[in-house]
Amino acid sequence: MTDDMLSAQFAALADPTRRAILARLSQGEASVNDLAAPFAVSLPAISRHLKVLENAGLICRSRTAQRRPACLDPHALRGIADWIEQYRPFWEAGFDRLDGYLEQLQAGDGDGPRH
Amino acid sequence: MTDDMLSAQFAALADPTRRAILARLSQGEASVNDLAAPFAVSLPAISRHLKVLENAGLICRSRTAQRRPACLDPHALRGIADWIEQYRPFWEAGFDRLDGYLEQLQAGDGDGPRH
DNA sequence: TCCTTATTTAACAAGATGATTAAATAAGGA
DNA sequence: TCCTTATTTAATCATCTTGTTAAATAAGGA
Repeated sequence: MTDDMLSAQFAALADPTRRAILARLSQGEASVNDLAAPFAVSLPAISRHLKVLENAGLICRSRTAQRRPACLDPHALRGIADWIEQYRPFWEAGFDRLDGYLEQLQAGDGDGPRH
Repeated sequence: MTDDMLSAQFAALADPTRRAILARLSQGEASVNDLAAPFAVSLPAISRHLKVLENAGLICRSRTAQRRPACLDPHALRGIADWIEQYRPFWEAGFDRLDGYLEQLQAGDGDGPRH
């Protein structure tokens, strides 16, 4: 998972319409028309949202006749989940226990907290 | 966790400089000057990144003399972790087992997958 | 008070984003 | 071939984001 990919995925997830699209796709594949139905936006807008999600590796597309259904990429959110996981001690520990955790931390250089 | 808050947090995390700032803060609080040091950007730019992170509820600020150190909000990533968690079955199940999972899914309306 | 340090605000330019409508393309069917 | 359905591309626009530099503000110390 490159830093750019992580940025692309977080950016893709920052839009509520795109999150709703993912929620819909979690129930099974759907065409652009299907996905557009619940929203007050045009077809081209949905088409572009799908492109953003696809570029972020969150969905994949297929082809059935004129339709180009989208489906969740099963491995989609793995990278983000792993990134978030680095910070789990910070929300699992209370403030008090966090102090102890920080004292145990060794300095180091990298992209995330050291454990 | 409102939908707007989730959007703000994902948007905040979409920037690599801001993720690096969080990584630095995971080792303890730091001032704007401290945080700016590793980057080739101006102080005002860092100051604004901190505002974005603060508005997203990911960090908090304090005051010591002229300094306004930032520190991780311990509960920061909880909401995002919970959101991601909804999709865990999709990356934990293989493609095959996912088919079975999807067959068991009941239709419904909401913001995330039904379990 | 004047000076220094730390940080923020203001004003601005460049680029990205998200939406629209109209037109183009793709695939099938009468 | 002509028509219909599904989707994408093009052109355009308004808004948001990110960065800059210069100036303002905040807090302490000589």
